[in-house]
Amino acid sequence: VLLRNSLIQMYARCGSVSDARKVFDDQALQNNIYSWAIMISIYARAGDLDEAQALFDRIPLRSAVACNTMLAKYAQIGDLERAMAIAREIEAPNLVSLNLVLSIYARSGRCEAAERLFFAMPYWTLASWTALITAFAYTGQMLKLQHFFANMPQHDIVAWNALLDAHAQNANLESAAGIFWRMPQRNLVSWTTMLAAYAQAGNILGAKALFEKMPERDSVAWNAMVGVYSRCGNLENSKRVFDEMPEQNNVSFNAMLLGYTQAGHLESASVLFERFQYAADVFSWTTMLAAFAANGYISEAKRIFDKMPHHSIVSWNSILTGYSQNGHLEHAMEGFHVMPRRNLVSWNILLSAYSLAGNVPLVRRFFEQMPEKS
RNA sequence: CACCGCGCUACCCG
Repeated sequence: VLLRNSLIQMYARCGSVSDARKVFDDQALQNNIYSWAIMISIYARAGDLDEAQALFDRIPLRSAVACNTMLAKYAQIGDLERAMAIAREIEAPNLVSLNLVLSIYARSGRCEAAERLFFAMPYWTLASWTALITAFAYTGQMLKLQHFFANMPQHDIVAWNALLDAHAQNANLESAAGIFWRMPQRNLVSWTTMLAAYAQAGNILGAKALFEKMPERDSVAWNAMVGVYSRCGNLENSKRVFDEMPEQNNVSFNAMLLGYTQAGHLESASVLFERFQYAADVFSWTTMLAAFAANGYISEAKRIFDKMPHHSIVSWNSILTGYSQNGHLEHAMEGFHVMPRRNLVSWNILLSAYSLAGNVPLVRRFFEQMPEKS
């Protein structure tokens, strides 16, 4: 079985998932829990979530590792509901399972839950600490974050990067730069995080200077640079960077699409979008939706919204914004109640819808109902 | 022999 499992992995590493599967299917009764976990992980890595799920559904014994693999994959694509559903069903969660749940809490801004889980864990790895720190970063609790960072047993580069990102996201460019230049080592992630810090602060020249200083660049870095120009509507530079990058992917395409919409070229954006619709993801759809909504084309926005294959909370928020800014308070309210879940942005949008409608008592009452206030 | 933590693109305010 050992040999068999190594063979499965070897085929996968050489890029042949189907050969790996052949070994797995041949005398299938010989497969042990490792074989199943390995095969599921291969499909998950290859992005074939359906096949991974199909195997997971007929696994003879649901090991924690197999569950973790599915859980991690769903968390990675942002389906936190399904990830949590799997987490709840793990019979004997291991430390990795707990770390995964911790990072789900972090990514949904559930700090109290994260902290409670952290202290209930039998022991901690660096991943546990970093996941918790990320939770505090998400909600801007910098003091707590500093405290936990200071108390972790070691600071590896991932922990430093998480600290750097926390400062970047909380719009503190000076302190981010301070951390960046005094951290013990920097890798590609550190550089891109710092680039995002400049972008977040709207410091385009700083972003450009840092980008040129980078010792190496991957597509994440290039895409970030396209995004910097796109967000401020500098279409020429977006295009230039996009053409210069060694290879473009979906994210590059979405960043470029944003360049067109932000420059006010809705027609060109539509043409581009139609031509590459087969490759469009929820980001591309929402970019178009938000562009129409922001420019007062509310029925076109609604058409996009109805047509898109999957609605994220951001796409819901975008259509709410369209209604709110075009005087359709009723529609905004309806959407707000119908959407599967709401975040702080959703509440802010509705709050401003009430303000625009000039209904002061309602604004006041709604404000008081808000679960959190920034 | 399998699983986990940090960076890029879309929504409000900044």
